[in-house]
Amino acid sequence: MSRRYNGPTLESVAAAAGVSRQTVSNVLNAPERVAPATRQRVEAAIRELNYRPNRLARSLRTRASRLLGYCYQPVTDGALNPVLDRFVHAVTEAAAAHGFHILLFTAPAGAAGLDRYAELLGQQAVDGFILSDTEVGDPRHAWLAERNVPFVSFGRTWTGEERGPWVDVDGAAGTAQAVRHLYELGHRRIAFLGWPEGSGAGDDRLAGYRSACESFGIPPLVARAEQGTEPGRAGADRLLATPDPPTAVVCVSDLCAYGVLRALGERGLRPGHDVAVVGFDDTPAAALPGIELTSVAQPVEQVGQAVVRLLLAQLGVLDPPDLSDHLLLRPTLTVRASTVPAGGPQPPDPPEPRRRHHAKDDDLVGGAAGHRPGRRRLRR
Amino acid sequence: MSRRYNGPTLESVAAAAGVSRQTVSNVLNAPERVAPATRQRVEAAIRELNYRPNRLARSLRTRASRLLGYCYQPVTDGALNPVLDRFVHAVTEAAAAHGFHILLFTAPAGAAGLDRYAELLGQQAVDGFILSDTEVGDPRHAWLAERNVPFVSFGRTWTGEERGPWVDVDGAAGTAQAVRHLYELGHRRIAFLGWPEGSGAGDDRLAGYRSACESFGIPPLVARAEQGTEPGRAGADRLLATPDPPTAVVCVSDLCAYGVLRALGERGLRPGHDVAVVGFDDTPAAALPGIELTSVAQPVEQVGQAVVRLLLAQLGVLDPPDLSDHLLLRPTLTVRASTVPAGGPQPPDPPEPRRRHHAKDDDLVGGAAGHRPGRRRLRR
DNA sequence: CACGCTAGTTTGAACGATCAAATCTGGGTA
DNA sequence: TACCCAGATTTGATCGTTCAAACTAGCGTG
Repeated sequence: MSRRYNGPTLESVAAAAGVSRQTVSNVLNAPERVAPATRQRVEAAIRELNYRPNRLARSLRTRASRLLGYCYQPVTDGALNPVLDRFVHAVTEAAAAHGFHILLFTAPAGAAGLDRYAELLGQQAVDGFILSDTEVGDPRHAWLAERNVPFVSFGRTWTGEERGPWVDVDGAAGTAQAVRHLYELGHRRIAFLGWPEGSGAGDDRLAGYRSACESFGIPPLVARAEQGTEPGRAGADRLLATPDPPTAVVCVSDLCAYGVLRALGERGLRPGHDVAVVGFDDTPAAALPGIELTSVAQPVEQVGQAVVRLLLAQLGVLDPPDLSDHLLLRPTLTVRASTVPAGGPQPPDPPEPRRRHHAKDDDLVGGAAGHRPGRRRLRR
Repeated sequence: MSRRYNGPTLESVAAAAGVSRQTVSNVLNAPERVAPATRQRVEAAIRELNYRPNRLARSLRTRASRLLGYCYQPVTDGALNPVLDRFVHAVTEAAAAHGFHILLFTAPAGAAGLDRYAELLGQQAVDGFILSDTEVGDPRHAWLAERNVPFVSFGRTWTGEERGPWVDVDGAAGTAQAVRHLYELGHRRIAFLGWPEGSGAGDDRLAGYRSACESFGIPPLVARAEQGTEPGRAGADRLLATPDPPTAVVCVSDLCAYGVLRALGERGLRPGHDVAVVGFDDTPAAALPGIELTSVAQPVEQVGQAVVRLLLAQLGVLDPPDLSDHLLLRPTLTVRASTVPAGGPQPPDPPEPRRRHHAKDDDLVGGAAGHRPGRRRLRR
């Protein structure tokens, strides 16, 4: 439609300042090479004309677009992932601090989506990628690593040796912290409601639960359910139907935990009073009145910053940080009424408070409601 | 670090096919100009070499980056806006369908952020902008319009004459629909809990409520509260403390509505049974067990598609749609237990079901809890 | 047979920056 | 005076594409 106004170029700034193209370029990219007097004259001209270097021309010449690709996976079960949305915000801000922007694109999950990565790469549209939604054995990591494409992953691939740098949240530490919190409140019968075996993050969170149980000398009790409130509710039902039901449930996700809250409500049990519940992710809904779910909060903003830092280091923009190319951040526990109801903590098992279970006897119950993995490899 | 592999160029494809640069370019951009036999030869070479045109070079020459700028406003009150997150997803997908990508950036709200827009524009980093988080009298619209910068806004500026094209959701129709839903359930005492006067969307939703009340001949009752569950709870308290308390509350947002649910709980009133509640936005938490909030759902995906369509039409990429440059989409009502509890609809006011109020007498009650605007301009 | 026309193709210039090498300018030294 | 050197600045080439104009056949027409 309307022809856009054609902005000033290096050449026009140079003319205005009475110097050559390259001197203006130097003022911008290597000021120390320019004599102070000249520099001031050029800077005045730049301000005068309100000059902004053309990103495209610069990128074409230097082969660096100053854009970082991030893929929006298609929305899975209608529900967005609030953790990832916060992540994108964090990444955008962190990148902006160094003059980088985020380029959003879409691609199908798994190997089918690799073509979109190849396309952006071939077009020189991005300098590198930020990955999330990492799957076990995610094909993207190996594919990118083989091609020497700079990238950083939020989440591990859980395949023995990781390809490329990653930042992740220590899920095992999170669930362990949840167990400790419940133990200190007096709970001795603490269950875990997890995902089916095979998801990296889910198995990690389970492992943290197990090792915490072991270190406190209490018996593990594990049920498994698919992600979602309805499966979570059903899983809680199975746990509550055991002969010696738990006084507390640690959940692999908030969504699961909401299902557990539902199950408690149906049985007339009050969260925090009768059965304590802990979720994972600290989603916005966890803080709502009527829910008030204690939950493990991922330091998403820190993850975003770290991801950008590692990626820019690869691109040579930042000095390589003297930390390694992977980073495991500790989550924190946000305590709410689902474990500590208003009016102070309630001791579990009112008839026999702080009753001591004998761990050895109960140790096998955990397998009842799900697969029992033969050997569980613990996090290093 | 590692020098990236230097991909094929137009020139190398041309050499492989035995034609000139420009012919290859024509095959890609204007195939009808090329003889069929030549075209096939060139296409084979392109596949052979896995050639992808360099986006930067193309953009530099054509002055079109095929990127659309979208600004992530800094997170306000810690809570993300789930509606906007869905919007970004929708926009990303819609843009991808036409070979466009989204460039994310950050800027402070209001006039302070204009500099970031100017920067991206001067750098030729984007072809246009997608605006959201529109404020009343948003300075961005006029600023961009004056400079002939292509943009489309999700949301109006509510300043009499709108500058530039926009897509929005008909909030008034949404609240009117909520009132109709409640009226048909038998409610005759329906209150509205809104934001303080002065927010475009809030006033719009209130106007829809008012006109629906008028058309059904029931008296309006309005309270106002800031956004958030706690203010919502307090607002509900004020409404429930009136001499003739409402049997239903339409809320300007889900967050407000969660506060209302809280207030009901504190008084031992059951949502849907004793007092019906309707929210606005249909946030993920609305569907959770234990909440089950009836809510006005914005057709965010449609908004995103429309925004992209209007923007690409401005850029000359799409034929200008034969619709005007603004579009008002109707929201839909998602009915849940907060108005229709399990076990079928409950008539309100059990002692005197379907009691008829006299609208004229009560009309002034609404002003009690908030500003009473002298003249309310209705949507055209 | 010269001419014009059209379809198909090629050539040179340009987009706006950076890189690499060349040039200019003084000042110190033999 | 001639020479060198370092600092400051300029020049020419280049990144990979598209635009605009020029060229080349091939063919029908007067």
